[in-house]
Amino acid sequence: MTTSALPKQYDPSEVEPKWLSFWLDNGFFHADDASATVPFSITLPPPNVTGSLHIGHALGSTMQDVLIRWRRMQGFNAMWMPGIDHASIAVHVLVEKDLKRREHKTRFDLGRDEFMRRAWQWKERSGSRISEQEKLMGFSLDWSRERFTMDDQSNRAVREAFVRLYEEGLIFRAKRMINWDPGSATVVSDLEVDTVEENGSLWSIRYPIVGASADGAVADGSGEIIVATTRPETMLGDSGVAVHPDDARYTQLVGKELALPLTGRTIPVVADSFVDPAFGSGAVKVTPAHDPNDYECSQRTGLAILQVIDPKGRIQAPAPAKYIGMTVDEARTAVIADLEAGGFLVETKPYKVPRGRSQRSGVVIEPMLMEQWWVKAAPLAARAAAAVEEGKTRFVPELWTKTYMHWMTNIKDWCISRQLWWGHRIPAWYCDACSQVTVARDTPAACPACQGTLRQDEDILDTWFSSALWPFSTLGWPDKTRALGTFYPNNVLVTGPDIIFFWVARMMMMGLHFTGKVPFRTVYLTSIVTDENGDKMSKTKGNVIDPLDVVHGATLDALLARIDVEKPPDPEAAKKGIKKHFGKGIPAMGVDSLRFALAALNTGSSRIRLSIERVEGYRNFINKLWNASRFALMNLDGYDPERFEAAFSGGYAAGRGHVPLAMPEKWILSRLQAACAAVDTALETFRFSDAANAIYHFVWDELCDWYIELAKPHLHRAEGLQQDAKASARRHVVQGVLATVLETTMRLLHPFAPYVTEEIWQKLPKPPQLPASLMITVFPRADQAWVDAGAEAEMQLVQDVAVATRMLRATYGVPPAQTVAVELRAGDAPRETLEKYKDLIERSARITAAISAGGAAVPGSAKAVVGADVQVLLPLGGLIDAPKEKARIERDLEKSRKEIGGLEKKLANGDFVARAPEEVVAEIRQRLRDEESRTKALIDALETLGVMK
RNA sequence: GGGCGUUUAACUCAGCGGAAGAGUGUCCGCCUCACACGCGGAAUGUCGCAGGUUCAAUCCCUGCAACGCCCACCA
Repeated sequence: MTTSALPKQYDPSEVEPKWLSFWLDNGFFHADDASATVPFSITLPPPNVTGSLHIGHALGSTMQDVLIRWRRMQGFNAMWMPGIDHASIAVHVLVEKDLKRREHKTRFDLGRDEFMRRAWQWKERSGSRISEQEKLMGFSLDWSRERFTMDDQSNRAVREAFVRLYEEGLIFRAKRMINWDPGSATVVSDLEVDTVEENGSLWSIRYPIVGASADGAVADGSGEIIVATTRPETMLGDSGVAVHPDDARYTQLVGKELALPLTGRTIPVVADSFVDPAFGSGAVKVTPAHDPNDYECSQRTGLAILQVIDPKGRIQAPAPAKYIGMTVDEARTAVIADLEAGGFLVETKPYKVPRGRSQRSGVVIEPMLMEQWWVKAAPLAARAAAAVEEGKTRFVPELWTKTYMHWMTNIKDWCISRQLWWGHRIPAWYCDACSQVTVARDTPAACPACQGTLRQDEDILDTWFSSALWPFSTLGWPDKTRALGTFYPNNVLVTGPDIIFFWVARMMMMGLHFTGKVPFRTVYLTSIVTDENGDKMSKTKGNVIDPLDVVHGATLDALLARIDVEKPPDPEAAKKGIKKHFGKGIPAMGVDSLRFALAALNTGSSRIRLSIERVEGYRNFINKLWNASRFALMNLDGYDPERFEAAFSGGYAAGRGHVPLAMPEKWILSRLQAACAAVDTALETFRFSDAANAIYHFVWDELCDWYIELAKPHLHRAEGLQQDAKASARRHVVQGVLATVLETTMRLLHPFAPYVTEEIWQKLPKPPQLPASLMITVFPRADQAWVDAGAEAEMQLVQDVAVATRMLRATYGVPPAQTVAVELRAGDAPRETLEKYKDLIERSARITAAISAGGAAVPGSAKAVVGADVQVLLPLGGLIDAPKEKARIERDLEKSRKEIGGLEKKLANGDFVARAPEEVVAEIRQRLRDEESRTKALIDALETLGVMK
C-alpha cells in the first residue's frame, strides 16, 4: 500500500477534534455498572462551577486520565466520574460583584429567591464551559454520569446525611465562638481563615483597682493593673482580667474588682493558667465574646459574656451609648483617644499582630459568639485515622500521611452553617409557637408537636459538606445502586495537598460513617505547578500558563488584550509580567504536548516549574514521533500485516521465531520490552515522569537514532531495479518489525498522548481483527521471550564503535558526507562481532572498515580506544594534528589511570576483599583488567604519535 | 512556637550503599532522500557544610546552614 506523505509537522488542530468526536460518539469512555470485569474507578475532583480549566486541573486530570486509560487498556472496567461543584461562597463573590457593578445592589436588595434565580442562570451559562475544556483535553471521563453538587440526587444525599447525623447526635446546634467574615457576611470554618502577621500596635492600658488604697497594692505599689492589647476597642466588652494562679505579683488581687475605664463598669480579677506570666505585665484583659482564648477562659472562670460587636462589625450595647453604631475601626480610634484623655493609656508601641483574614473576601475575621450548626468531628475522625493507620487507604507520596494524621488527631468540630443562599439549605425547621426544632428529609407541612407554622433555617451548608459525600453520592447513594456496588470504593483519588483537610479528610470521615468503607484506596497528591522561577502563578504577576493557550497558541497581543477585558487589580504589572514570560507569544502545541510535558515533569517533588520552553521540548518529541511514523508509512508499501503476523506464529504478542530476525530487529524488540517493563513499573507506583521518560528515550534514542537508521538500507528499494527474493523477504521482515514496534509504542504512549497516537495508529497497516480504536486495544506488557541480552550486547559494541568513530571524524573535521577508510583493531571476541556487523558500523559511521587483530603501529592515524580492547584508527597521513591528538589521548589516559588507582586501592584493602560480596570483588577485578588493557592501548597510541617520552 | 520538605552540571530536576545521569542551555560541524520542532560531536560537577556508621557513602545516622511549605489562641 502506498501512503500519501504526511505533513512534515504534526498539526494537532487537524487531528484532535476528529478523534475526540470519534471516541465520544462510540461511547468508549463509558463504563458499565454490570460489567463482569474488574472495576477501576476514579472520581474527578469536581471543579468549581466558577472556574475554567487551569494548569493545576490540567496536571491532576492528566494524571487521572493516564491511570484510567492505562487500566482500561489493561482490561479493567475503568470508570472516571465527572462532575461540577456549586462552590457556594465563590459563586456568591462573583454574582454579588456583578450585581454591584451592574445594578449597584447587594444580594439583600434582591432577596433570596431572585438571587437564587440569578445564580442558577449564571451556573447554566458558565457550568458547561469547564466540561467542554475537559473534553478538549481528551480526558476520558464517563460523561453519561456527569453530576452537579446541587442536582436532585446530590440534594437528596445531603439531606439524608444531615438528618442521619442529626439523629445520631453528630450534628447539633450550639452557640460557640466562630469566625465571622464581615466581607461575605457569613461564618467561615477555621480552615477558611488565613493567619498573617501584620503591622499593628500594642497598647498598654491602666485598669485601676477598686479600693486599692485600702486593700494594699500590687508589687510595684500602684493601685492598678496594666494590661496589653492589640485590639483596644474590645475593652468595651471586657468582663474580667486574668492572671496566672501562681503569679505571686497578683495572687492577693484575685477576686478583687477593677474599674473598667470608659464604661463605668467594674470587672473582677480571675486566676487562669492560660495566662503567660512572662508576657507583658502578666495580666490579660478578657473579652469573652470577641476572642476565642478569652471565651475559653470565661468558660473556666465564669466570667460574663458581653457581645459588643454585631455581625455587621458595629459596636452595640452593652457598650456605652457613645460608641454604639461605630465600626470597629472608628471605635478603636475613639477608645484610644478617650483612654488617653482619661490618663489610662500607658504606652503604644509598634507590634506584629497575627491577624486572621478570610480566604475568600480578604477581610479581617471577627471572632464572635453565635449559634451555628456543627458536626461533631472526633468520633468520625477516629475512624478515619484508624483506616489510614490500618492501611485501608494510603497516601502517595507517603509523607502526606503525617499531615493527614496530625489533623485528624487534633480535629475540632466543624462549623457547617453559612449565612449564604447559594447552596444546600439546612433541613431544619423552627416552630414559633412551641419552639420545637424539626430536622427532616422531607419538608414538613406543620410543626409535628403543635401543628404550628414552621419556618426553615435560613442558612445553607458549607460547600464541603456535599463534597464530603461526593464519592458515593455520585454513585446513587443513599440508594443501594449497582454503580455503588461496582465502583465504590474508588481505587484512586488524585488531588492537591492543599485540600487534604477540606476534602480528603472529610470524605474519609463521611465515607466510613455512611458506607462503612473507605472512599478510596490510594490518595495520590499532585505537585503545585509554578512558573519557571518557582513563583505561584497569578494574574497580577502575568505568569499564568493557561492550558488552552498552550493547546491553541496565543500571540503576545492576544494575551495583553485579555488583561484589558479581565481587569485584574494591577493591569500594568500583569502586562509587564506577560511580556517577560511570553514575549514571543505561545505557539500552538496541542493537547498531547502539554499532557506529555506534565507527565514528564511530574517527578513527585512538591512543585513543578513549568514554562513554555519545557512544553516546546516535549512538543518536539511528539513531532519526532510523528516523523518516525511518517518515515515508516512512506516505506511500508507492499507490507502485508497478515502475512507478517502469520510468520510471527500467531500474533504480535505470541509471535516467536518463524521470522528470521537479524540482530537490529532482535535488539529493538528487546529494548521495546525494557520500555514496556519500565512503564508498567512506573505507573504501578505513580512515577509518571519515569514512565514518560522511558517512552521518550526509547522512541528517540533507540527507535529513531538507531533502529530506523539501520533499517533504511533494507527499506529503500533501489530505483528501477528488481529486488532479489532474499532482499525482498528481508524488506518485509524489517517492515513488519518497524510497524510492530511502532504499533506497540502507540499503545504504550496512548495514555499520555492520546490524540497523536490514535492518529498514527489508525494509519499504520495492521491485522484486521484489531479494535476500532487504539484506546480499547490491549496495553503492552513486557514479554520475556523477546528479551535478548546477546543482541543487546552486540548492538552496544556496534554503537560504541560507531560513536568513537564519529568522534574522530568530528575532531578532525572530516566532512560529514565523505566516506573514509578506517581500521578497526580488536581482540578475538569483539572482532568476531565487528566482522559480523561490519556493514552496520560502516553505515552508522559513514566509513569503510578494515578489521584486524592488531599489527604494526600506524603513524599519522588518529586513534580512539573503545572499551578494553577495541581500537579505531582514522588515517590522516600528514594531516594529523599531533598536539591536539596528544591532548585528547592524554586526557583519556589520565582518566583511565585515575580509575585504575581507585580500583587498585580498593583491592589492596584486605577488608574489602574479605568483607565485600564476592561478585562485587570479582567485578572490580574485571574492571581493573579492562582498564589496564585500555591504558596500554592509549599509551600505544601516544607512542605511535611519537610524542611519548 | 511546632511539623514537613528541599539543597547533585549554567538552569530545571532524576538517582539514594558498590564506576556521577537526563532535559534545556552553551560550544563546534552539518539544510545527510522521516524530522532544522532536526542530525553528528564536545565541554561542564570538592553531589550545601561538619562529624559519624560501613570493607565501601551523593545515597544511612547526627549536628549546622540556607531556602520553601504546612500547622499553631501568646494578649
